[in-house]
Amino acid sequence: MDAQYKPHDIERDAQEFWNKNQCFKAIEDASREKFYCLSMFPYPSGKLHMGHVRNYTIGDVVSRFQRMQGKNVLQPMGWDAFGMPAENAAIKNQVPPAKWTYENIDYMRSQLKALGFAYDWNREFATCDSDYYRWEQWFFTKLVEKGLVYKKMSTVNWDPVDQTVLANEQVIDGCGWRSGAPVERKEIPLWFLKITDYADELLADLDKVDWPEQVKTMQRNWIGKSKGVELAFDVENDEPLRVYTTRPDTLMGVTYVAVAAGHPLAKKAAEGNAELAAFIEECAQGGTSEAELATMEKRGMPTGFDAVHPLSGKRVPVYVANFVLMEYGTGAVMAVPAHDQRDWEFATKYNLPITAVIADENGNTPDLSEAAYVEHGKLINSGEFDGLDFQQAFDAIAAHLVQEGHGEVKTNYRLRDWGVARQRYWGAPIPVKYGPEGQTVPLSDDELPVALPLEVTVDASGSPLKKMPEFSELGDGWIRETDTFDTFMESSWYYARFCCADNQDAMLDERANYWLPVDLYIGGIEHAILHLLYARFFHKLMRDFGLVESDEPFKRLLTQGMVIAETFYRTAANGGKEWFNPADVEVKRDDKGRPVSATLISDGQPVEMGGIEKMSKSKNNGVDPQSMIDRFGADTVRLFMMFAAPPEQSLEWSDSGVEGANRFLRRLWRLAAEHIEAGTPGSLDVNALDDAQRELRRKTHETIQKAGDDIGRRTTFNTAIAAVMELTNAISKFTDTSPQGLAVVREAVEACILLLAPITPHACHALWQELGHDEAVIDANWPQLDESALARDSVELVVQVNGKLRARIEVAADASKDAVEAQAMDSENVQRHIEGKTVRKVIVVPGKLVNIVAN
RNA sequence: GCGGAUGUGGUGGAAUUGGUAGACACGCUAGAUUUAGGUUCUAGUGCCUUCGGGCGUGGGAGUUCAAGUCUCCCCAUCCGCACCA
Repeated sequence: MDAQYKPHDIERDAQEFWNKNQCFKAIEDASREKFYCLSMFPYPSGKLHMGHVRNYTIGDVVSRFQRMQGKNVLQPMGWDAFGMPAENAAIKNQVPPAKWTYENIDYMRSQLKALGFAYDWNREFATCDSDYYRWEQWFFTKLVEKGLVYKKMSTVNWDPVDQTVLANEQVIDGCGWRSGAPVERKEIPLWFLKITDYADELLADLDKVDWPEQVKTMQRNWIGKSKGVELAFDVENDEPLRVYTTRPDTLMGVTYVAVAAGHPLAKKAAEGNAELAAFIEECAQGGTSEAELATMEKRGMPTGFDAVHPLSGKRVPVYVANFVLMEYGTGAVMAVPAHDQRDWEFATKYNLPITAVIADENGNTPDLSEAAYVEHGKLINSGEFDGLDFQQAFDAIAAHLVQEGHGEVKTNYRLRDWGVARQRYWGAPIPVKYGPEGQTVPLSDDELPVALPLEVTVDASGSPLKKMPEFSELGDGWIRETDTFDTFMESSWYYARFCCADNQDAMLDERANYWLPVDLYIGGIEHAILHLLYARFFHKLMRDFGLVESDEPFKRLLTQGMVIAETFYRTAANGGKEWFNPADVEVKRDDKGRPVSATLISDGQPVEMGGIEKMSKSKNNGVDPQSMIDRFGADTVRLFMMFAAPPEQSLEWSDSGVEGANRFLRRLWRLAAEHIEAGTPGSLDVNALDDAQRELRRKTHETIQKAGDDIGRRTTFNTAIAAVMELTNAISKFTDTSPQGLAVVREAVEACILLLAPITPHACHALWQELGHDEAVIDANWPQLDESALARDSVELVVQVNGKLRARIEVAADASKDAVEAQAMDSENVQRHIEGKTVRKVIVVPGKLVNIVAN
C-alpha cells in the first residue's frame, strides 16, 4: 500500500470504477425499499459555487448512506435552465441564450462529476429541452380545460424608457436598472393558476410532511387563512364599497374608508378634481414588491365622497390611499385608527378622528396618544354591543350585518393566485392562441409542443418573440401568445419527471409512483415558501389528473444554510469600495489567535476587514470550488463542508479548516497503512479481550451507533465526523500488536472507513480495497452495532452540592440508589462543602449525577 | 412594515429528553524531530484567582434541587415577501 495519500489518483480511479460499472443507475424494483434523495437542481449560471457544493454533498452523503442501509436509491440531477441571467448574458455578449446555457451545463456537469456525486446521469435533463417543457405546455392546456387557469389584469413594474416589464430584482431604489428611469406600476392582462382553490388543502397537508417546523409555519402564514366579515358601506349614487375585515368587533370605531388609486370610485372622484387626479397618477410611481409597498410613506387624499356606516348610519369620508391595492381583496379597506397601527398613523397624519371601541385589560378607555391599541378586549362606545368580548362581538355584529343584508362571514386567504406569464424570451412559450374575433383558445395536442425559437437577437426592449412574426403569426388572423411561463413552473414538477425522463409519449408514467414521494429533499432555506408551495400545488394538480398517487411531493425536507466568508476591501478616493478575494489576502493574528490586520498578498499593503457575509460576486468573497478540488481533492472539500457546521446553519468558509480536513484524511490513510504494515490480525474473539481491547472495541461500537443516528435520523454530519475523529484518535493511541489487539484495530479501522464512506467516498473506496475486500465499499453494508460491546462494569457520576460540581465518583453500573448516595456522601470534598449544613434532599439521576441540597 | 430564524472560548462548532458547558476541529504558545510532496509528534490553551475557589452560553427578569436548553421582556444579525432562482 502506498503510504502517501494521493487524492487525485484515488479520485480518478474511483470515479472510473463507478462510471464503468454504472454503479448509480437506478432501476425500479418493487421488491426493494426505495429511497428517492433529491437536491434542488441548479440554475446553470456558469460554474458551481460553494452553495451548490454544500447542497449536493449533503444529498450525496444521504444517498450513499441509504444505499449502505440496503435501499434502492435514486439520486438524479438536472438543470433549471430557463431564466433571466441567460437573457442578460445574451444582451451583454451577443450570444444566444440557448448556446450560453448549454455550454454552462457542460462545464458544470464536469464539475459535479469531479466531486464524485452518485447521480444516475441517465435521467439528466434541462428544463429548456423541448422534451421537458412540452409536457408542461400540454398540462397547462388541460388545466385551462378544467377551469384552473384564467386571465386577469395584474400590476407589473414598467420601465417607461426601455418600454419593458421589469422583475423586482431589476428595480433598484425605485428605478429601472438599465435606464435609471423611475419605475411605474402598470396593469396588463396576465395568465393565472388558481392556487387559491387548493389553499385549504395546502394548509392542511402541512401536517402530513416531515419538514422543519419553521418552514411549515412560514407556509401557514403565507397562506394566511383568516375568518372575517365582508361588509358593505353604502355610497350615495354609486355601488356599495365592499371591504373585508378580521376585526368586525371594531366596526364602530371606523372613522374613514380607504380605496385604491385604481378603484372606480377614485377614478370617478378624480374626474372633476385635478389635484386628486394628479395624486392618483403619483400613486402609480414605484415598484410592486410587497416590501416596498409596506415600507413606503403612507399617503392619501379625500375623494369628497362619503360612505354610510352599516351599523350607525353615520357618514365617514372615503380616502384614496397609496397603500391600498386594487388587486388584493376588494380594493377598499375600512379604517379603525384606534385599533390598527397603520390606520392610526394615517389618521394622525391627516387629522382624522380616532374613536376607541375596545377597552384595555383594566376595562378603561385605552391610551391612544402614542399608538393604536391592537389587543382584543371588551367593547365600549359601540351601543348595543358594549361589554361583549371579541368572539361575542364578532358573532353579534356579523349576525346583525347578515340580517340587514350588509355583510357575510367569509374565510379569506392571504395567498393570491399564481401569475405564471412573463413577458420574456428565455422560457417555455404559453400554449395559447388568440383568434380574429378575440377568442382565446388553448392549443390542441396536435399543435404541441410550441418550440421556442433558438436563434434570436435579445436586447433590452422586451421579448424578441413579439418581434418574430414567424413565431407569433398563425394565419387567418390568429396569433400566438408570446408570453412565456414563470420558471417556477419548470421547477414545480421536475422531481416527478426524473422518475421517467425518457418517456417520449407521456408526461409521467407508473415509475413515478414507484419513486414518489421524494424521501428527502435538500435545498436552500430561501426556497421555503415560493418554490416549495408551487411544487406542492403542482403535485396536487397532477394527482387530480391521475398522474401521481401521492398527496405531497416531498416527505422530508432539509433546508441548508448559506455559505459565508470574510470580506476584505479598500476605500477608493471616490469613496467607493474595492473588494478583494480572501484567496488574495493574508490575515495576521496576535498571540491569542485573534485576527488583527490583513494585507493584500500582491502588494503587501493593508486591506480593511469588512465582516463575514454570504459569498457573492458583489463582495468578491466567493471561493472557487474548482481551485479547492485542484489543490486538495474532492474528498477534502466534501469533508470540510460536512464538518464545519450542521447543515441547517450557515457555514463559514475557512482555508485553515479545509487544511485541517485534508490533514485528517492523510492521518486516516497513514493509520490504515500502519495497521496493514503491523501484520495479519487474528480472528476476533470477543470473550478473550483485555480491558484496553474491550475499551477500544466499545469506542468502535459507540461510534457506529452515533454516526448512524447522526447521519440517518439527525442529519448532523458534523457530529458524525467528530465521532469518527475521536475513534481514529483512540486507534492512534492503541499500540497493542498482539493478534487480538490487531483484530480489534481491524474492526475499528474498517468501521472508520465504512462510516466515512458516504462523506469521503473516493478515499474510502481505495482504503476498502487496501484492506483486502473484493466488493466495492459502495456495496458494503453499514456496520452492524454489537450492543454487548457497549456494556460497562462501572460508570462515573458527578456529585454536586447545591448544583455545583464538587466531586466525581466511580460506581458499579448496577449500583443501587442508596449505594450511590452513600458513596457520594463519602467523598472528602463533598463532606467539606456540607460541613455545618443540614442535608435537605439528595437527588440521584442514574448514570448521570448526584445533587445534594444542603443549607 | 410583515413572516421566519440565529446569538456559546481567539475561531467554526458540541452538549439529542432540563442533569458534568466548551466534545471534535481551527488558531495560538512552548518543546522535539527535521519538513521533499502544502511535514510529523508531545504538552498547554474559557476568564479571573489570595490556588480554597469564584465567574461564565447576546442583555435583563423568572420557574426549578438543577437552565445554553423552559417562560416573559429587550438588543443585534441573517433569510423571505409573490417577476432573482
